[in-house]
Amino acid sequence: MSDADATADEGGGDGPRDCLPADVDAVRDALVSWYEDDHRSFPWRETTDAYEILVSEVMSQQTQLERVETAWREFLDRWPTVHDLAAAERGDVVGFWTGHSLGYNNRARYLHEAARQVVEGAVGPSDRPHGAGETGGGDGEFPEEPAELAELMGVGPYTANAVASFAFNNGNAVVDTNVKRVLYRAFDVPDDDEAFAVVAGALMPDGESRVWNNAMMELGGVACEKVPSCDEAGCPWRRWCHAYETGDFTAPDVPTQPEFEGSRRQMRGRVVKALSNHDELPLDTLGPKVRVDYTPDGEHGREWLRALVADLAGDGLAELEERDGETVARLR
DNA sequence: CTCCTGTGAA
DNA sequence: TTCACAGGAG
Repeated sequence: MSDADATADEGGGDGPRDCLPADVDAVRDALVSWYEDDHRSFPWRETTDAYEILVSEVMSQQTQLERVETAWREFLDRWPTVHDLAAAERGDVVGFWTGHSLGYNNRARYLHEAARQVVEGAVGPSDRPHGAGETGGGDGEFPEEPAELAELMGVGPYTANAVASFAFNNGNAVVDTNVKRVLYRAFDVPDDDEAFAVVAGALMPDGESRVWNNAMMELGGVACEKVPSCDEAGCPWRRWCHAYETGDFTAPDVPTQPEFEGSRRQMRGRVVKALSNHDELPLDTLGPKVRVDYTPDGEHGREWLRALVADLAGDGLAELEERDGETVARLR
């Protein structure tokens, strides 16, 4: 159970680390520069207050960021500090939650309970080591270690790392579904939680969790979404990205394909919509915008797409052109 | 591991 | 009306 088992690796000898690009530093710099150059601004990116960060994270788990913004401001307006929240009536907190359509009102209960834990000093290293008296103890200070934050009700690994990172610049690499998608596409990391954790951790520059986790989430949010926008978003990882190279933008979390999905009519609509935003697109660039499970050589791949666009061309809506060995599509 | 939650999209 | 979502609890 020591580190000796590191040598007793699996027979193949290729671990998740083999997914890492050779020039990790260049990869890191590219992402951080891209993020710092321009990113969405959210009010919780302007604070390092752990309580405020925690509230934003809990709200973000279930609600689109746009609506979270309003709710977050009003929540903090009503309960500005962790002490205020701890002293609140549970019913008021839950009432606020439902009143703002924040979903899962259990999360409101958890948040309220977490506030009490902090105020009572029920978490952290100074988990009342000396008999500090029953009434004192907690000073309302949040612990700064992810493992201690995770003791808070409603705070799991994800939220713990997010708070540790954004409040204290003291987190590990955040691994959520967006990060998984990015790593899966960019570095061909296998769809395996352990692999994601290892690669995410190895990529993150030491002691830079705040900017790094912000940048990774930004990347997944505005460039490497389910339907990717590599060029539109100026993705900083295009030169290393496995998916960008192969045109296979499948993601670990997208195999769901409801009945109404996949109809030819819907696919035609997507082609037209995608093309209307561009003068022209190579088939392999158009593909992922039409089907998230597009792979050039897959069942719904390049030839499938070529036929689809050819149909549109037959209807006088689009046209195909061969150029330098690749096919581009455009509207007519 | 299974289950759960409220919302919005299909 | 069903169901995906996305974390966390138990």
